[in-house]
Amino acid sequence: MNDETLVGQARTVRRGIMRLSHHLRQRAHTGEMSGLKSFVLSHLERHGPSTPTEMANHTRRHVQALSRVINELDEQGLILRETHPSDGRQVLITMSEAGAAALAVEMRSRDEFLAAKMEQLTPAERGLLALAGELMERIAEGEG
Amino acid sequence: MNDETLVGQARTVRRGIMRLSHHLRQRAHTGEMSGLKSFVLSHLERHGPSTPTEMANHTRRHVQALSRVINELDEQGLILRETHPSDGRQVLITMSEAGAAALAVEMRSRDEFLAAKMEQLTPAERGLLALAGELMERIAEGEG
DNA sequence: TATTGTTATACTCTATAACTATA
DNA sequence: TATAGTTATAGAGTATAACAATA
Repeated sequence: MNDETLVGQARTVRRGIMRLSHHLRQRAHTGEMSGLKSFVLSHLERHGPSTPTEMANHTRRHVQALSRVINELDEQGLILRETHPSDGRQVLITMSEAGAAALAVEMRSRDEFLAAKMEQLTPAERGLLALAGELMERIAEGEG
Repeated sequence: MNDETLVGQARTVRRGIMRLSHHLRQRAHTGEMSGLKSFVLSHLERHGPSTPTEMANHTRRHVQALSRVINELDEQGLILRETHPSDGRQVLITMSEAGAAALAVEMRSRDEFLAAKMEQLTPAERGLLALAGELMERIAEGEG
């Protein structure tokens, strides 16, 4: 594989990702939950109770930004805060039932938006795109 | 195709897109050009001289936001402004040579970031991802 | 000293509204 | 009156720095 060929493939992928993700961010939400809030709740759903630092490291956000939205999620009753039993510096964030319900509504809205877009494709193309989704997630999680 | 299957595929795709696009936005840039500026220059590269309203409609941004970055791009010498010959209300934006050069550097940086990520994949997987890139662009451009 | 979390602040992008100039 | 573009302003996200409390 020629390096230039690889960069050319990357360019094609980047264009598709940037354009489609812009639509997802702008138009696929319910309007009731900001992007960063849904990121926090998604993390809690996938990884269980977590500290702000753990979430910041995993999502490549800053603890400072999370600290603010965690305050708001707390006021909305979508999360619970507990002090760590053995380390008084740490705060353990847990999702409440209301938080899980709000997250489900939000994610459903985004998925239905994208599903409507995908109806333009053939079944084979949709299957290819789903496989690509797994690949994108895999390389996003990677170290580099 | 069951509707729930489609939504499930959409969920897989959404997760991959949102995670990878976050990395691209956060870490794949040179640090010398903001996201919206590169969007404006990209549009000019692909579509030639355009008015702010045309760019706003095509990229689903607000003219007000474009007006601000167009001011800054103008001060940086990356674009040129011309008044429309037959309609004094319109302003035609053209990319300067410096703008084209700055855009090339920026896009190269992003593509190399993504290319490095894609090196984790097999050649077949990279080919699949490139095909998916074209599909994502196609459904992003669609009406819905 | 180092780590965890918080508050403060600046810049960017999104979104709405108000304004000017031209058609 | 309608359209094109601008300026003003508020909310959300990213980033750096400074701080308090705990280890």
